[in-house]
Amino acid sequence: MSNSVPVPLPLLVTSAATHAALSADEATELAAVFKALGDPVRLRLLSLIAAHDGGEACVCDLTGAFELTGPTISHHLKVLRTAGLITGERRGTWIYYRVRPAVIGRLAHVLVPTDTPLAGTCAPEDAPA
Amino acid sequence: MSNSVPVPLPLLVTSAATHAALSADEATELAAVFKALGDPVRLRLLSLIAAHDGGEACVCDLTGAFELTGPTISHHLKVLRTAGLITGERRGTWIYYRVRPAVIGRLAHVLVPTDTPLAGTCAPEDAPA
DNA sequence: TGCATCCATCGACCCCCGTCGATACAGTCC
DNA sequence: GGACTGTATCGACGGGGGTCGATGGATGCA
Repeated sequence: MSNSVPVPLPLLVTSAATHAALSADEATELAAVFKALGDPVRLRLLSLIAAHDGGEACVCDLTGAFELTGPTISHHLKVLRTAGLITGERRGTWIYYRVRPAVIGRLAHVLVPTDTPLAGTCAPEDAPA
Repeated sequence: MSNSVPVPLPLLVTSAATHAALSADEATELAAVFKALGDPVRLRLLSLIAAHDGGEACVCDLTGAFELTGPTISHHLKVLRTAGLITGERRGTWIYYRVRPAVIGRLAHVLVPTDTPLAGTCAPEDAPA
């Protein structure tokens, strides 16, 4: 829990940004993140967190949107966290999750290697410390 | 095969681009495409096709890059095709695949809803006819 | 017409993943 | 301290997906 300090995380793009073919290692790393996005529940979780007030939401804000049990939601949040897409921070009784725009921005950059840095999306907010 | 004419395909972004929370239907649609990207082999296939001369490649150009059998590569290409990420066109003996930049561009746009249309990436080349 | 090549489909195997109920742990309130 | 709430973890179940070998269809050539 609370990887807000060390941050394990996927480096993602390296040579990929050059638009050359991905290496096997890069592809494996990237595929893990895309796989985390490859589930409707996780996509909605990510969307709900991002759209929530202050850009953060506790689990109790999320479970209501699904017809799924708590453990299942918790599982999906863990997958998103492991993929580096969100961070979780405990404040009192509740645990607040927020998205990591820098990671998502890099993903978009892999899909579409633009020169313009996609301004406003790679905010240093959760820069790798 | 050869969906180059009718094009079944995922509409992707609608309200997503507004940065509001995704609906369940939108999430399901999007997740299917991200899931297709959630495999290292498919990611490399996509990358190899995009990086190949003329932006297209036949299966024989691709199989050599992997330690996998023909049927397996064929399977992955089918998944990419079903997701709408690539198109296949037969020319004589060979079948040439090419990526659909518009679809990939929309995906990136979902991740990072910029106002700038990601110039140069949404070429009308394979516009939905 | 027959054969060789390229590629897709089929059927089967095994492992991974989404889901659940039960349980355990962390804080808060009385 | 004890009870209660919020959330994570565990173990199990069922379905889906990646891989293969075998087979089949399409094209080109002698």
